[in-house]
Amino acid sequence: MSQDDRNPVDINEQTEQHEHELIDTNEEIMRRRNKVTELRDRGIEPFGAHVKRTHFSTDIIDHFETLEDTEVTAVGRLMTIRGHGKATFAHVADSAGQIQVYAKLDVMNEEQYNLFLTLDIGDIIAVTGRAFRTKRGEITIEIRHFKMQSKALRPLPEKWHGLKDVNLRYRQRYLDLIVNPDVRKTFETRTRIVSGVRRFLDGRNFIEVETPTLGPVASGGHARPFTTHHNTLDMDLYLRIALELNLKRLIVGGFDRVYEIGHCFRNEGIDTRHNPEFTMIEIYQAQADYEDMMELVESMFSTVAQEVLGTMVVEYQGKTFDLTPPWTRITMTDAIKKYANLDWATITDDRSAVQAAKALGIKLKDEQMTKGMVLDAVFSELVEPHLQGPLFLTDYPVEISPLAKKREDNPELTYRFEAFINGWEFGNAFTELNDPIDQRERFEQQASEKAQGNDEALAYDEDFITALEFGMPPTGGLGIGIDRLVMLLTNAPSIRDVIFFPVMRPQAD
RNA sequence: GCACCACUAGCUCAGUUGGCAGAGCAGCUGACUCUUAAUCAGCGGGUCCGGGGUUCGAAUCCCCGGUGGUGUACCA
Repeated sequence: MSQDDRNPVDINEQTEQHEHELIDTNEEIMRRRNKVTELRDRGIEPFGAHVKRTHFSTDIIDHFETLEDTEVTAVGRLMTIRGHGKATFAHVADSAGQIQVYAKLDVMNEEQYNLFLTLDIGDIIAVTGRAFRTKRGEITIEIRHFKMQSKALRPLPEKWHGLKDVNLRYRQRYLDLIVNPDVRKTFETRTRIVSGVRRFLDGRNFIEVETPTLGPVASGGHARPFTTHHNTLDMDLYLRIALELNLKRLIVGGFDRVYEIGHCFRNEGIDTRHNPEFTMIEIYQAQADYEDMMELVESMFSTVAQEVLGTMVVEYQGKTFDLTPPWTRITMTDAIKKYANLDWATITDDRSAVQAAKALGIKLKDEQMTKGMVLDAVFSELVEPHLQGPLFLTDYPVEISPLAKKREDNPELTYRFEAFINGWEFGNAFTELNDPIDQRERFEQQASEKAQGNDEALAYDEDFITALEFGMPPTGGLGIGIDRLVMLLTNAPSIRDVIFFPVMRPQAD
């Protein structure tokens, strides 16, 4: 990014564009605006004060036996109106659900009834009246009086088909939430999943921490970062791509069990499983290793699924995944033997690895790849599609695992696993590398890869090595993509369905 | 990045071979005091995503662009 690209002038231009307040000449909107003026002329405030709510809609319905014929006050948005001359039915929706209301001229005074007739779908009102059951059996509030809380100046999307246009659903999520009740449920479930994860970890004596989103180095993962600039310090900063290194600094500092749930940012492609800004959880436990992390993953996933869904057997897009522990464990080399029919033990050097991959019909980016990189390529091509899971794939090559400890029995491999469900990577964990000399060599190896054009090689973080030089206890570490976990447990086909405001291009006018 | 698909009233969608721009819901007027996708009668509402081209004539065919979706590539 050049200096000019972040010149404040750009920001001003953008602001100027937003100042062109759209003057909407739509008839319906004009009509509703006029009503605001008319209401005020009559001494009625269309954007009124709050009113003491006695019950949510569903409370009245669920506890009707005790509430029948008592006076209740419900508050919500008018979703439907059915007028019958001197009586009118409507439905009022609140965050819990909706309830029918009945406006009747005999019961209200004439001024109130006429005011009720001026209401539009979308208006927010507070209604007070007697709870009763209609002849058709629906629990209803017979309105004694009501108050305007917010006039809706724009019409809601259609009541029956809802809002389907995904472009509008993502850009105007509030409308999606108003008219598509399942969307609200999905996001409520998201919250329950995240709080379930917190409860699970808190129960194991982990403490939640917060570390910076902005930093001078974006390391701890393999991804291109977003850059930004601090004006006063006149320095470039990066948005974090992972939580890893800061959390391990905390382990060095003496915290035994920490986790952080927060946004990470990766300047990469967008598809049904990737949003540039996404939610990660990373968990670090001193005096633990990757086997402990496997136990933690299967226990956490199954516990949260049980809590949120009431079962450990998850249906996702027509497929079934049983999260009940223990999950299958298979080493990477065993998986390759099984699915690619390749005995990795016979591969002795980088050259023979490249040849073996070619023989299997794998396209390689270049001929200079190391044995470990080839292993990963073969794996992605031939093995990953088979990993329906849930399972743990273990013992990754050291070249592609620069933060993981080498295996004592085979220093080409590491104590690392990834968790797979539905062929997706759900978690990545290691026995953390705590040897600062080895860590420095790994960073240097990554730096030389970066110099050769791999712009996703791990960024060198000198300060992290300094931290390790003070000594980090043996530690197990784990990262999980929260959005994907939410997708799995809410049966959402796209990550955009579990993120309130996914990244979108600005709408062209 | 590439390929394919979509874009028509506030919303959901039709639109035949290139021949006057349509429906349902929402809205407006009227009727109706237990309806619930209320009903009945009537009415209004359009930059057919934008620009260019072909044609007597384009929502429709062609080209360029925009936004979105899906797939693919990338994401060690």
